[in-house]
Amino acid sequence: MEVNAGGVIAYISSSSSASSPASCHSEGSENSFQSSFSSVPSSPNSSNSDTNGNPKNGDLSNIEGILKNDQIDCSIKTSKSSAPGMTKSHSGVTKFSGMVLLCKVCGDVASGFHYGVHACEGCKGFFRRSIQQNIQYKKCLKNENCSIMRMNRNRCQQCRFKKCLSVGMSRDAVRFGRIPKRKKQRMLIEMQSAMKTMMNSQFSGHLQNDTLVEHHEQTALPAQEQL
Amino acid sequence: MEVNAGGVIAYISSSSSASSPASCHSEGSENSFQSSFSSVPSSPNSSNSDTNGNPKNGDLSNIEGILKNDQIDCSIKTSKSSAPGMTKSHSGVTKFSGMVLLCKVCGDVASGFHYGVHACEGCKGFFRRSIQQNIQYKKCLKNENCSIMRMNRNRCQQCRFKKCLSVGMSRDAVRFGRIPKRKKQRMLIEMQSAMKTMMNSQFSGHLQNDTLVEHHEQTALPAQEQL
DNA sequence: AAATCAGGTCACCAGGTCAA
DNA sequence: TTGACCTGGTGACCTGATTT
Repeated sequence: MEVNAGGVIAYISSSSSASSPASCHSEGSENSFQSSFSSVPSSPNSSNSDTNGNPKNGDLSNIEGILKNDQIDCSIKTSKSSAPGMTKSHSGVTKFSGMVLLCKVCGDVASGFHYGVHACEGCKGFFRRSIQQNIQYKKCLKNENCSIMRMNRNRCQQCRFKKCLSVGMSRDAVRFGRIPKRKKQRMLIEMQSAMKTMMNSQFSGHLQNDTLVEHHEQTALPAQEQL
Repeated sequence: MEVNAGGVIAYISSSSSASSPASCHSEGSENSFQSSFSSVPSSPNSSNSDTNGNPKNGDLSNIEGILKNDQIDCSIKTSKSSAPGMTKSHSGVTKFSGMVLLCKVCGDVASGFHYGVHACEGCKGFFRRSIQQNIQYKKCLKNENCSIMRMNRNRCQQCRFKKCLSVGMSRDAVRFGRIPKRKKQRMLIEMQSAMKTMMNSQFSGHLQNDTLVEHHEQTALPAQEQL
């Protein structure tokens, strides 16, 4: 977990590793978030968290929707209406109420909701190429459970692709069009409560501007945006 | 068909998949459901009230209309009047006596009666763009009979457009203004009998709130974000 | 006036590109 | 191969028109 101060909320889940394959994805329904975020870190610590984390729940997974609406700070703000909270910078960074969303696969800054999960341009492109060409990657040289992070995401393609699937990336989970207001709203609320929880439990004190939502692992929550 | 519980009534028609081209559709103008619904779920439950309360009631007076009035829960409820029975959420979901109507093209939740058939915002927009710009889509990469469902409706434009036409979408089928009482009544009656049938035959027991009326394929009802 | 839909808008994303 | 950018859609909402 990171919750670092900078204002990043991270999907907190745990570790990652590879194990859980896919499974997920149900899409269909959506539900959106599982239930809630309950778990958010409250206590941090724990470090542990299970392994993979999957928490299902807990996490902020949901945030999703939220994320994108508004604009971003940086560049342009074209927005007009936009809901409160969400923004996307023109650079592609997705923020929600000042919080930067992270790629569920590698933890880098997410550029949007791709193939059903918040992902960075790199993982988006990697996943696209993988499914388009139905590439069979070389077997992992280690234990097939390499941790995938921004810095080392290109070291093991097999594990990266596996991670993509485990966090729920799927062609079936694609969402087009703008994010429904209700969804955004819902996310915002969830996010806020998650933040609150975090703040209380952790550092009480400092948060700066942006918060990062990471996630990691979390396995897949299916994606759905649902609204 | 599925009739799944959730309260969805599906247009039950045939199979869909690819083969049957048109077939259905009668619509032309109004009528909306083909003939039958036979299978609709059943009773709703009562309890329900669905979300909003719409009472189902019986009145026939309104059916079609019925569908759209209610509103959804979430956000706003703009509604005001509404006849008993039909409601539309403000989100655009069309409901009839607690039943959610589905898009005849892809099975997603319908936002209304567009170009002669109940359709979702996505298929409505897709069809509009197709005819306005007279777009010639790229040839289907498969057999030109892709099944069109919410999850994969964006995979093959040619087949999606074909499906739109086969279920009866047409610029000439446009209906403006409020739904005539007689029509609503007619719909209500059909719907009720369909429901009755379903209830008897199928699950008797559980239904939740809304019923979905799908149509074709059904298959997919899945996800939807519903509301 | 109220109900409903065609169209327009524009937030957002899949995919294609191409320098690195 | 990767991933930052760009382009062509997609679809949630909104507005104006139409009908009862």
